[in-house]
Amino acid sequence: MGVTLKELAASLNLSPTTVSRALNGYPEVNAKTRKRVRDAAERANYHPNTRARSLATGRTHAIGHVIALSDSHEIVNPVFADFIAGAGEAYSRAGYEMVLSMVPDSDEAQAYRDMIARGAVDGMIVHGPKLNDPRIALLTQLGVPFVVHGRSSGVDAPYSWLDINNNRSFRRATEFLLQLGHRRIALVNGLENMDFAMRRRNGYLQALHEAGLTPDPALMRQAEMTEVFGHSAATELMRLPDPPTAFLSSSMLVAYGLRRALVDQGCRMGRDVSVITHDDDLSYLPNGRDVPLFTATRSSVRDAGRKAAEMVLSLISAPGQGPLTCLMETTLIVGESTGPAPGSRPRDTARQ
Amino acid sequence: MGVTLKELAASLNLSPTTVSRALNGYPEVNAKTRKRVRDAAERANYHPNTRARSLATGRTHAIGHVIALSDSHEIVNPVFADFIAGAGEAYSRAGYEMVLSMVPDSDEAQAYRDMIARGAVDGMIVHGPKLNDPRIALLTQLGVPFVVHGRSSGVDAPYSWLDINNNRSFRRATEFLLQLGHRRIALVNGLENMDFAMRRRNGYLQALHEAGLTPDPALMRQAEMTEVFGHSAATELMRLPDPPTAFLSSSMLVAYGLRRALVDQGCRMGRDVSVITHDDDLSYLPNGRDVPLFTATRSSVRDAGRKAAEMVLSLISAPGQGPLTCLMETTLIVGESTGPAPGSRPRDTARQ
DNA sequence: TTGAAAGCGCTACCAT
DNA sequence: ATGGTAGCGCTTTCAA
Repeated sequence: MGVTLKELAASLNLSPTTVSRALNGYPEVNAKTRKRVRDAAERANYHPNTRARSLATGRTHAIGHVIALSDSHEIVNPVFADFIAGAGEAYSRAGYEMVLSMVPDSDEAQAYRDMIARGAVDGMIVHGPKLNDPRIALLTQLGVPFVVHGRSSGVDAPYSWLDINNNRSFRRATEFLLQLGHRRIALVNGLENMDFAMRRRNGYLQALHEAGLTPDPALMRQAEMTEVFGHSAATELMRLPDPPTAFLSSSMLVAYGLRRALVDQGCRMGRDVSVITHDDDLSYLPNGRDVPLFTATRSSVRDAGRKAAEMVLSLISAPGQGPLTCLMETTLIVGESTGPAPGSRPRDTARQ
Repeated sequence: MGVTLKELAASLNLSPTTVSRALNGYPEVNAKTRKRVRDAAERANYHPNTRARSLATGRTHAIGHVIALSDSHEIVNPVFADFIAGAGEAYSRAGYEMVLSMVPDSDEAQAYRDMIARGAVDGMIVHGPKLNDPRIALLTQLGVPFVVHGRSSGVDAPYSWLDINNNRSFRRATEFLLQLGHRRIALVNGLENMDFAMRRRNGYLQALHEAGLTPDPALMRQAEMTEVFGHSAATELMRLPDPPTAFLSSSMLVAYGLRRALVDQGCRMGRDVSVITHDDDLSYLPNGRDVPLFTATRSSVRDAGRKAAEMVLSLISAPGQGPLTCLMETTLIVGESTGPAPGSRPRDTARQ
């Protein structure tokens, strides 16, 4: 492969020790020698062997991400890719590598154990936390620095996390639709054993509750967040005797399927029906018709990935600090023409 | 971290040598001893340290993927995530790790060099090849086993690749639309310095040519494959004096933006206008209205990732073999009600 | 300011 | 069938 330290040292008539020190910025090395070494290293395209270095130092300069494959929506979800892109960016800036492990979700816990036991990573990011997620206790017990993307309700012990304020996001979106006069608002959610989905539902319920409305279970759906689900959910919901006039969607893919179903049924977006979705950015639409609110845009997800990566790196370099947390607020963007047009469809109440 | 081989050996009153041999399935070890060792390893949750092992063997059991970040559509593209998922699956089955490196695309070549020079990977997958892509010569020269996802026109030296038959795919899609009577077919393509995009355009042009039609440059668009692009392209194309009656899209995200724009302008999918897109799977639609053809579905992309991974692994384990290649054909799925309805919009010709 | 040598955890060669 | 030992490429005491 590449040149080794020993070879480089020999070519310079220096000891490996000195060369190592020169390259790693140790102060005791002569400025002249250092320059000589640096130049030679550059010319020879010398890069220290990661494996050897980490064997010697005990640090791998790698962060692990485990993806459970049966959560097929997880990896397929474009939002996931954005998060990974952001994290990867932060890693490479810091000279870290990202190790991705895709496993059948039955092997998930073992995948975490393995990565650690084999000394493959210095830290980990936990994706898609569920309620009471056992991975948090596992990693804590193993003593690995880690950051959860999301939180896990039911886990009491402290841990580091970065999350979007899902509750607030959906509460606000619901309030907004209520203000527009909507009374039948459908919630097309992710699986509610996922922590984020539960928080979103709670936000939705809270808003309804505060408006003195009783939630209709028929309007609440949950499943893996795919276009297929969005499509079938919308189709079925519109067949109800008293169909919803607005939809809250948990994912851009769901929203795509959902809008498609609505359109095929002749609904006009933003007139006959309103759709608000999380994790999407339709700001290019001329007047934000059915997207009065972006609860999180693509680029904010990338920011989240970057931020989460920086958090693990920080935990690694300064092990003393307590758990780090970061709650990201979402952005409200209201287009010009938002609710359904008056009278375009029977409605419980007049709009403001 | 975990237990070491030495510790395990000590606890068994055996030499590290024997334990290593027992665990690695060397034949000369006593069956009884082997069982004893295996059990103890299991109990202690022993996993050999990857770094130490690869230092000793010279093999890392890792495959590298470099993603150039300014190609923002590349990672954001859900299809990319599917490919990675498929590859990751194959890796973990084979006991390999996936190392992902996200770099600003100015550093791309160096990122490849680095990964190799630092001995971080045994092989690589090259993503998003452009015309005459220099990475192929680079990796060949470095002597690393690698597989290209796609091909690079202009590169003469042989190399291993896996590609979808983009030319044929788009030729067939175009022919199909021509048969339906369409004469003005828009091509909403990826950037044409990307090899796949050029092949798709060629397929489109060939079909037009064979039908005796002259391509209209005004109907051909290329840009990064985002919804934003799809939306603006469709909007602008529909403003033409003689707008297209059908669209060929290179990506599901583009198609989403594109359909959205069409719908907002009052077009009815599959009646006023037809849309065919690559890399999407809308088979859940009731009658496949505007999706008569899937040139590649999500799951086929995952298969491609799996297959590409298996190819690199094979190159690594059997270095002798010549370049491996794999051309995947796409699937034609025609829905019940495909072209625009007769007379719904001015048309050059009657439909069949 | 520089170098020699030990050792990180493992495999592989050479003995026994 | 089992063990001793060298060495993978690097960092890091300890000496000079």
